[in-house]
Amino acid sequence: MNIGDVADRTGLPAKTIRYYEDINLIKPLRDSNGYRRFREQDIHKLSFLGRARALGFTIEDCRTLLALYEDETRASSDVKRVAQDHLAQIDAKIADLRAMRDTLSHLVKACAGDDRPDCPILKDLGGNS
Amino acid sequence: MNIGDVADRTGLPAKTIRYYEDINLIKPLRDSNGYRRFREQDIHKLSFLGRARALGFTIEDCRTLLALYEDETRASSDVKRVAQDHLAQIDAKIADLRAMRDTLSHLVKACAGDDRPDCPILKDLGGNS
DNA sequence: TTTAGGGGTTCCAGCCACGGGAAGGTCAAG
DNA sequence: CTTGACCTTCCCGTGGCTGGAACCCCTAAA
Repeated sequence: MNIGDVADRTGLPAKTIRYYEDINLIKPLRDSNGYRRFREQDIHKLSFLGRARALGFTIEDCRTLLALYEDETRASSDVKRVAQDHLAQIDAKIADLRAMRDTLSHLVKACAGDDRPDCPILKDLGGNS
Repeated sequence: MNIGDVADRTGLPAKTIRYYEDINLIKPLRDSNGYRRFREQDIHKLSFLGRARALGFTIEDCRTLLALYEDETRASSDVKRVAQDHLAQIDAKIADLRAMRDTLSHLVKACAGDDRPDCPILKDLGGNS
């Protein structure tokens, strides 16, 4: 299967697939004309990567997870640790964003949003609390 | 005031301050020895930028906000629009992260985390739902 | 047979908002 | 006079791609 079909099947852009080969996440074969030839296992790995990325795992996490996936003798605790660490990072990000949103939504509510120059948002940013 | 003192006063790294000059957000003066000389207005702008960045505004948003801040004849609606757009982006990000977290926390809970290889996290990533 | 088109390939640059580090100039204290 | 803490510019790297140029390959139609 060529890269375009793989892109269609996995939902990943061809550019991304080439990038994943570049950084050694997948190793498709090559036809005599230089085209990449993808086996089912390559496509399966790419789908795995697509789902892992959709859950927000970094590429390096994906590399680790893929290695664990391929290792029949892994311990599930190793997988769980990676997932838990990532979960903690997500929670931290959510907390950061919520703090921003809270501050920001207060300011937005306090702003008249008319044609007058007076604006509590700018006042706050300017240090006038 | 030199860049180190400004960094101390604003909490921004010197590197960041130089970068902000590079992209024309601030225009400090120069001493005869080539050192940047910061006036109170520069420091004030930098504090403004620090607060805006802390609220997650992009640099381009900051540029816009700073221009509005300096323009006495602005309409508060212009400021509010920028803030509201940003708020919407934050909400979208939070929603994305929450979806990830929900999926991920289910998987983490379902994973035994012991020394056996069986793992629902990998099963899910592998497409076995 | 040529031509058009839709694949594929490589490589290089750019995104965002800086951070690290090299190589060198400047200044105040001891 | 030396030391060490500043300051300067410059260039590279980050993550995870994306866009585009310049080129090759393959098939079908005129």
